[in-house]
Amino acid sequence: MTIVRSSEMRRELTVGEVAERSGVAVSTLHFYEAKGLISSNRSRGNQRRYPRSVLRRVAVIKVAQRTGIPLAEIQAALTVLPDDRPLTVQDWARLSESWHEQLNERIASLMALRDHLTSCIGCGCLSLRECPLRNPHDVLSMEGAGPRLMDATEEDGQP
Amino acid sequence: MTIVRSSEMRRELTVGEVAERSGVAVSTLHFYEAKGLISSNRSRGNQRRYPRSVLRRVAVIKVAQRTGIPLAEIQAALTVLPDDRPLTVQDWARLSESWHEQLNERIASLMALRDHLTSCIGCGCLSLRECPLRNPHDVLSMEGAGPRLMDATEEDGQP
DNA sequence: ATAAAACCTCAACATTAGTTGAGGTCAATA
DNA sequence: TATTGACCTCAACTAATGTTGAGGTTTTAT
Repeated sequence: MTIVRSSEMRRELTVGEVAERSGVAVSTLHFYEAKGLISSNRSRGNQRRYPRSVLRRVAVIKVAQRTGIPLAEIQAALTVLPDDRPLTVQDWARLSESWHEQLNERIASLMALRDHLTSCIGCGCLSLRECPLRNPHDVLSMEGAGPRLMDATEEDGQP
Repeated sequence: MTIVRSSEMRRELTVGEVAERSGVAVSTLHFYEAKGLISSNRSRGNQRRYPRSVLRRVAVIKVAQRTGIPLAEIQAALTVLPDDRPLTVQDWARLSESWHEQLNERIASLMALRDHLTSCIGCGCLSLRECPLRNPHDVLSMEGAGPRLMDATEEDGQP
């Protein structure tokens, strides 16, 4: 008969513990709770008590934020799932797949921008209507236009 | 002797014209001016009059913003240059090269995140301290660690 | 000359993502 | 038990990036 140490019995974490382990400030955890991203039980004395699964949830939030997804959207994605039960591996798979796609799109658009930037460095055409950098959505339509001379047009001449 | 049309004589643009041509709102141009990103001359009646070169400047601002650079930094970069004279091709080359590098870094970091996401989809390890997604700055240090089993650790067990 | 459209300033508001502080309560330790 | 550190709520503040509106003036077109 071994005595179970109380630190192992305590299944719930205080807000300070969650802050330390997850690396986000206590005030941020309050904030996330107010926004419905996480939730807590309360002790008799009204202090927050978190199941350990909150750590995964916070980790998911942080990853999603790094991909550039706003909190409101993260919240929406998370609350599709019952907010009481811990995230399962399947939940995480679904979320990460969807975010993976968004991330790919962001990367693709930044790469397109970078390529335009590469080809436009020094060309001086930037304020001309034909410049590919001015037409972010014409990623495909620019092929075949060829480089423009830096002729002053009506728009940008500085004679 | 041809008569020069007044629309061609008018070398300066009103704020409304700049807004229309550049695609940013009048209020935004006011805002940019307040922040020192652009400047204007005034008419006798105190209305803004812009040299055509402001269009290039606004275009540069918009490109920089798309790369994720905050206005304050754009402003700093732009005001290194004398703010009265129009941007030259050399100015633009210098700016775009520096932004090109920052853009590359952002892309690289998003790609690293994406790769982690790819390898972690479904693995469920997210809240474990060893998960590569939790260690954004260990992009290199993770090699050799090998995939972790999904054993519950002290941190994340949900027994 | 007059009316409409465009412009002016300045202040307040909006949104996202939090942080800070005041005033008061709870819990763990000496 | 006393005290100290952690916690509570609520409101106000920050910072970035603008937008909206009120009240008044200038420009342009008829």
